[in-house]
Amino acid sequence: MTERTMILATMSDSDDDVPLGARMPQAVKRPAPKADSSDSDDDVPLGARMPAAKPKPKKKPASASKPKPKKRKVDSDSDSDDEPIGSLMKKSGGAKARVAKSPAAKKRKSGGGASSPPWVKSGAKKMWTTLEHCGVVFPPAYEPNGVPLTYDGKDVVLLPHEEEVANFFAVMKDTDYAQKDVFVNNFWDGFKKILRNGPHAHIKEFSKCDFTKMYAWHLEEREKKKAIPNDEKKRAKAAKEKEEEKYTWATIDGRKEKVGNYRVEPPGLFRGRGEHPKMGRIKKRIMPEDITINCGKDAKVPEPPPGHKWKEVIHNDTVTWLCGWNDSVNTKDWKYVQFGATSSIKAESDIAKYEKARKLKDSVEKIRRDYFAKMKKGDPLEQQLAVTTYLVDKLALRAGGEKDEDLADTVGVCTLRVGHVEFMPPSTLKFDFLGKDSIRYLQEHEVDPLVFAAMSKFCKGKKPEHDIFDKIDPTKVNKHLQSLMPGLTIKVFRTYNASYVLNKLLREETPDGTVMQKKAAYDAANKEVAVLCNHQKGVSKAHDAQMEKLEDKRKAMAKELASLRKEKLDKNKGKIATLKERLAKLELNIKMKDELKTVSLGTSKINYLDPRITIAWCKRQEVPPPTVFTRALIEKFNWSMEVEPTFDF
DNA sequence: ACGCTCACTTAGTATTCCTTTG
DNA sequence: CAAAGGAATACTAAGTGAGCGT
Repeated sequence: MTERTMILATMSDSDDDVPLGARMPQAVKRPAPKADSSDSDDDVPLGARMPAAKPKPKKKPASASKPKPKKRKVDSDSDSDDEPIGSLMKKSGGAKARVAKSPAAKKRKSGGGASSPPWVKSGAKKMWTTLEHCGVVFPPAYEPNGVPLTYDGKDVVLLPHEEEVANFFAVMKDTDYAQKDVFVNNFWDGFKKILRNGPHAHIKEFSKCDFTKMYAWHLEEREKKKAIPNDEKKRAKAAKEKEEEKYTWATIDGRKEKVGNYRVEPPGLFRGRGEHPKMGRIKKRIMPEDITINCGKDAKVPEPPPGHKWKEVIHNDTVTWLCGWNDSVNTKDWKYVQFGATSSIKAESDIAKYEKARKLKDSVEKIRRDYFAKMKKGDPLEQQLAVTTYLVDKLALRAGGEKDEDLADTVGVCTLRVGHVEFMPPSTLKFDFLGKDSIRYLQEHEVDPLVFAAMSKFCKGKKPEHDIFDKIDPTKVNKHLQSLMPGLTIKVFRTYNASYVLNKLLREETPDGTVMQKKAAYDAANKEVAVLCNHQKGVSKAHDAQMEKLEDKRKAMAKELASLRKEKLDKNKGKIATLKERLAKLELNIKMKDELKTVSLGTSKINYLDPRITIAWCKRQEVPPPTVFTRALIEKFNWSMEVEPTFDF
């Protein structure tokens, strides 16, 4: 029995066994965006940057999207990423704005002076004075292997850039992605465009393509790699590390600090989560010419690879990123190289986050009084503010901003639709929707009768696909929250809730006993937080087999115990006692393993739980911190290690 | 007020590493 | 010593929210 079944009495057990990627669709589905094969911008070889200019039809009219009475971003601009660059340049916003403002800019600025460089926002806070780093590491160039694609029964050796893309697809044969039409179609569209103007343009039908040889080659390579002796692997790894060492550090205000993701993302097929309309699109190879470098104006500019140059070098001291580039699939997304989790810049913002959450403790009663008052006698907008705040407070839901249609259809509190909630009188609500990462939120909660009534009212006369909270959005909720506590936003409630619950449970539920037992209590508290925040993970492929094995072990042990008992011999008493104990331990183990199979403890540990709660508990209970924190976590939370044992969140 | 971009946090999964087991 | 199993780390997608321009 899983925790989720405990929470949700009516939930059927079988739901927990759904394999990754096959999680149930949400109760209400927005009409799927029409496939749009006119996307035009991926039709160039990887690495070649400028697509041919090409007119492009608009996607479906807004009316085809879900019949939502209120504004939803019309899709026109989600298409813009597919428009020829030339036309993009004329429009405002996005990557091109950044490009446009670049070259003019070698102007002075920072403190208070006259004119600012174009990258400096007026109100932004200065984050550093000096910043120096070595830039990024690029993935190795593609090495052609000459393994053919079989087309219509005949082997075809592709050009290197064609072969590379074919391999992206071939190696994914045994993933769930390969079974999804959207993924395959997107890949195929991209691949066709790559072949289109080359010698293999005759490859026109997916059904005639056979990637088996490429896949087999990939498996062989994998085996070869595995067969390399261990010490040789180690040596190669050490050599690589040495080569990359300099990229792992950056110097900010004179301090040498760890860089996070200094490696440029390699090309491949986009692996969007859930029903992402763009899954399978080709992620292009990022070139130095795509990369913007941010460093101090007096710093040594990192060397681009020989024969290349950076797209741009800027000196923006109001941001903390070191390098950045535009994502080729989700073209308005930026990818950044940031400082690592152990850096002081991240530590500082972590501390600020937890201190803000602690401050919420002082305001939360006021906020609760406020939302109950507004529920009773507010105008409709105020009532919606009140109810969303209630849900954020009690259930720790996410904000839920409007999303473009070229993204998976997921929701948060402000975007909940009527079909996502089931009313179970007298006052229980059953939620069933897809949240961040398309993770299903399926929980029942008894709510205050006022909330139940207000929700009923909001849903009345609406269709399942209509928004419940049609008068508000996260900005409005946050504005309201900030009127009650400066700096308060929706997401603070998740941090507050998670840390508050951990603090409370650790104080109330830690048993006297061994470190192991205390650790079990910690994990139990951690688990409660994970369930609250709906942090899930896929069930590992081996889970069932592992459970079966454990079950066999349990049976064998129980049998042995029974036979020992039957003998009724005095000398067996000790044996029976130890065996009983071992059996109990095993049973507990089995139970925990099953309960945790879909629950992810790590996410809350890394992002939501004030480490000072944990460290103070460790001190009080004489539990060494490495019992509950990994080495990386200890480093990340270095700033919390000197906390007083009496620390209370 | 609204739409949109930018920067940064939060998230699940893939891969690697380390330990245990047979 | 290899294979299995599980923990830890690496990776990158997907959120939030400030702040800008209109």
